[in-house]
Amino acid sequence: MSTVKQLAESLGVSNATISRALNGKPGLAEDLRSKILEEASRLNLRRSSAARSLSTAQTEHVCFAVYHLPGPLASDPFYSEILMGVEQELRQAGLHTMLEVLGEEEIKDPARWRIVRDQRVDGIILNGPFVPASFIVKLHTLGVPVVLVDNFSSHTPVDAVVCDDRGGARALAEHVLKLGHRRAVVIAGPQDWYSNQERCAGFVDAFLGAGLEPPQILHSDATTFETGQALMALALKSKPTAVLAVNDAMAMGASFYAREMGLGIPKDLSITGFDDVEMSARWVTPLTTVRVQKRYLGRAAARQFLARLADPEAPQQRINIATTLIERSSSGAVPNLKVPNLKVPNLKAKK
Amino acid sequence: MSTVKQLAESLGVSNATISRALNGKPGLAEDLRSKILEEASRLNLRRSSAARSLSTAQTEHVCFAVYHLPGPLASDPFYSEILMGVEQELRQAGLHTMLEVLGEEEIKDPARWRIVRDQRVDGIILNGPFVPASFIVKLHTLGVPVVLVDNFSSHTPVDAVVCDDRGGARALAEHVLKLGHRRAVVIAGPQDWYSNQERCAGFVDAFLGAGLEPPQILHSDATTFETGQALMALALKSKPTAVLAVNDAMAMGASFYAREMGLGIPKDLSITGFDDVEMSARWVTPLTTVRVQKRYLGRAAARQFLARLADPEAPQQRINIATTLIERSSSGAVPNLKVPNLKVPNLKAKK
DNA sequence: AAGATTAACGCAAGCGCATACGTAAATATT
DNA sequence: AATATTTACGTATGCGCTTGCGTTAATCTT
Repeated sequence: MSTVKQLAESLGVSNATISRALNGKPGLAEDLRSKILEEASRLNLRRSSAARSLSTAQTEHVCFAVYHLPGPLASDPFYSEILMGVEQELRQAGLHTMLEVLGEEEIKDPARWRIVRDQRVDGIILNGPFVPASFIVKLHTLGVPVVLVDNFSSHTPVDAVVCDDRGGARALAEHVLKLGHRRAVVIAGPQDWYSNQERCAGFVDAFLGAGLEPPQILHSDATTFETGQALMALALKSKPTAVLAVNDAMAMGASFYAREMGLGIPKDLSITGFDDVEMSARWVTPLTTVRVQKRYLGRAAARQFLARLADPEAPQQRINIATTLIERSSSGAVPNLKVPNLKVPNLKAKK
Repeated sequence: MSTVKQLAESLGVSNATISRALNGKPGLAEDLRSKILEEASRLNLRRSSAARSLSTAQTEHVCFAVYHLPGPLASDPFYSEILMGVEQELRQAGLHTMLEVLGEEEIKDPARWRIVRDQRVDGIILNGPFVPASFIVKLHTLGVPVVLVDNFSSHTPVDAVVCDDRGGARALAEHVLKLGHRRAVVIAGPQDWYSNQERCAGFVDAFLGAGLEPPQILHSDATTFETGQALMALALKSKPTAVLAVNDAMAMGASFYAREMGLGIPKDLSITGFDDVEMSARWVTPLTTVRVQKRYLGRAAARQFLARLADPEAPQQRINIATTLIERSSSGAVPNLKVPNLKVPNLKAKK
């Protein structure tokens, strides 16, 4: 209810002193400080963050932004878990999280992005696989601190926090190879999506490392349950003994389709996912997958952001969070595959 | 890069004029206005929201806050969908969304809540079933505009946006009754949780409306997959032909347990959920449930918030969003139930 | 004990906008 | 044509806090 000025009058000191007391600045007696703090809470002091920001040129707000292609987003548990991690860590540091869902408009030019134009935030934590590199570069040019989460581009001069997609994928593929599989198909998402690339690369790593031909890779323009189903239909043409999906949603779709085709998992076919979303363990055939600590990804991003704020001149950093292989029952020893008559849904997959 | 003052100098007008032009205020020639707007975008004008807020006493920020009991939160797709709706609607109105995850500290006293003390937001959209009424009342007393989403308490003087839990539950129960079921058990969450209460009440409505005894209700302290499993174990003791879960997560848990016990669904037992989360349709036995338009719930909350802001004196409002029955294959005509030997997990359920 | 240093505070100038009020020109009124 | 009204803009103050600088009193030198 009361302002700093009122507090000052009530105590007979100047508002400069109040400010110093409240902000833990030196230059006043400790007993006075504690008296001020006491009175502040007694009078229910409410300061104006706006005035403070105007003076200090710091908003204490940081933006968590997601850019997604048109279509459902929140259904993606990935981003929302990262968000929680970000919020948790920022809160702990005394900062506040602003959420922005980027649309087609703002992605064109960061200078037109309201949050940037209005200087509403001290910086941005950027998520979403499809953010154009040019956008990030411009943002950086504008002098806005940025850190990327779950995305990375070497063409971009900003910090990034990613998980070890490649290593995880490699471990997963090695697990599958160890089970005796040789004919494997990878069902993947868009090729320009960072983590998608890395995961595919990890799969390839494993095969090459074992002295084998790299697996066939089917790309699609999404990584949903539905595309998982559709790509599975295509994948079966190659009569694989294992299908490596690039994430759990696709793996579930693939598994769903396979079961409908009368295939037993893992008896006739092994299927693996990636991410370890909550449902993976509860799926009809619990998914062998790679755990990505999404919340921790967010926390790490927030911490990196704070570090960047503290030292704007530090060299660009790329932080890699480990992933772990989770073996469940959707993968098993190589079977004798019998491919039934397939009704393949119409889908244009790009090799 | 440039400020309002610079723009003013560049054009040889006063900054008052600039301000008027930018804010669409009357009192200047239209051609001048457009010239200013043009120059503004040419010079890449960046205004200070802090200065603006200080002058107007409006932050253009609104807080979306969730209060959750200790434990995993983001796994709850409910709240994150609401959040998306809120963001979408607020963005459209030119406002920005701040995310706050309330912890034990801030819930004690809203006056100590940083976001409130610092006047960082114009108001709060509050989600989470466990927010104490006293907290809301104090918030209201402090003069902070508040609207509740997916929660309501008649002891509270603030606006609320809820979905038609009771009507949806009633429709669902009537559907089950129509299938011939008479011995039904409701598995539910905490009794002090609004939507939980309403849904139970809706179930009871249907039974009473059909001239039947109300169904047995088993309460628990959570509404997760795991509690669904546990309560199902208890429920089976009553040899029900139908189990009505208070949400989809519990229904899936229940279904999981029942299948493990060798029960066919819906052959031996019908199970229903509530919410229609994404997985419901893809569950082994696709769930009969009630669709709650979570995103729309969020949008409605944001709209109500805007209305409240526009007219602080308007009487308290309670907005009810319709729900719709979704019939899938987890419910079927009443079977001949055969109860196998049960291994009941240890769980203390409160009647 | 006199000067030098430090500590504890007040003073006042901003920070970058919005806006009430004032003024001059343009338009309307009779 | 003289006055009243409106329009179009500039002037200047204030929003509530932070902070550099100044002042006084307290502590430290030698």
